[in-house]
Amino acid sequence: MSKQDGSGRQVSAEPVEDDSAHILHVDMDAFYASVELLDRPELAGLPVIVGHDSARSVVTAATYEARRYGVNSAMPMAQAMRLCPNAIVLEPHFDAYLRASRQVMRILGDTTPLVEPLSIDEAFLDVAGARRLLGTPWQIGTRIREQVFAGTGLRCSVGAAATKYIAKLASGRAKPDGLLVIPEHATLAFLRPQPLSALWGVGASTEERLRRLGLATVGDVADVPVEALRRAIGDAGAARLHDLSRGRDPRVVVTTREEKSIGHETTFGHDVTDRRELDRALRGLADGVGARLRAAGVLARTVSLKLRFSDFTTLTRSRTLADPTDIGRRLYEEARTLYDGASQGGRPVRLLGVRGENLTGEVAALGLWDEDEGWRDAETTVDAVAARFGRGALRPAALLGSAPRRMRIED
DNA sequence: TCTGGGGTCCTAGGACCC
DNA sequence: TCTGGGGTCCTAGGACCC
Repeated sequence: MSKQDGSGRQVSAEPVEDDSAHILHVDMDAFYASVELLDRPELAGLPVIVGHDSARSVVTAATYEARRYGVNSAMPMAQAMRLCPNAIVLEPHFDAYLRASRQVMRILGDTTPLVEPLSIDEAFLDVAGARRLLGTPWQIGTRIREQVFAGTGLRCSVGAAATKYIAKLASGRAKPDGLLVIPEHATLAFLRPQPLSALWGVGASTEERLRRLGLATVGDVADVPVEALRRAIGDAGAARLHDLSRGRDPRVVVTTREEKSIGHETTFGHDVTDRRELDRALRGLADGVGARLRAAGVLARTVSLKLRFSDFTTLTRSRTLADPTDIGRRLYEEARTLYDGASQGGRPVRLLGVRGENLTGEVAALGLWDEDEGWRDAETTVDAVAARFGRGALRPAALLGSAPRRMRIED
């Protein structure tokens, strides 16, 4: 099924004829750093770190050359520079990553319409229906890797398996620039020796609890009674790990998903006590959230404030509104009230965040869509629009987007 | 070592309703 | 009258993922 190549990385030996591995997980290699290198080809082969060059920042991405020094995403920049003093640090350019991501997703969409973007740099594909046209999962994975590189200059790794979880695990093992196919009959042999951290949803805290049960591998989790698992990590987590560890993952590839919340947060360069400075920041965050709510055509029913003090203790406060809103000013007023109730006498603040939750689409807009500002005019409910224009007016409007939350009706 | 910013999901207690 | 259980909503916190 697979072998180790010279670098110790797993790659599929020659084409695997197995249609059971119809779910592909495509994961870009060192995505942000690779996009930066497109503009700076002279840096290829060098340790490059993407991140802000400031005291409180963390590593956003690192090339494999930098990772060899122990540098990883989310590591404090200061620590990364100690580990790899020669690293070249580049400022992030999120617009460029978004553009590259769209290009990649378009290419994936040429293989099958069943593409589920998982984040900016990875996606699941269900290629069961593309089999006759495009060949085996191995052939399809190979073709995708070639097309992505030809179209963007970026490398990606692909895992193929019968389930999402195994496909994702496989792409991880194939990295960088690899392809690994796990036929269904080989799933358990591949899965059982993996470490606990390979389980989706197992981080440092859960891993420690599992270790206290005497477990060390995915196979150990599969063999332990689910009741013991439940006591250690709770009902939902236990059920999920029980299934995943046995290679069971019922999730299918879904192409649309509704956003559940929209928020912004910021960590100050220095801890802040000045009320006016906090107010300004709160207003900026709220305005940003409002703009994104309007652009998405949704309203927030709940506003939440996140507060982190200089000692890193963090709290959240939230309030559900009688009338949902997408207006920055309203979000700001709520956030300020929440802050007043939680500020603890002006303790120095390290981070402020504002988030709109409980999003609702029960609203239609009458009027103009503005490219920069989104929906602008007076709002009214879907029912009110239906009463005025008839139910029929809602249906064509709903076809404007894949998951419209607000509809465009023209007089 | 001194910890970003974007999110999702789960738990748990209390309020409230039937 | 001192006793129930299910369901849903709200709030707060925590773990996790990229």
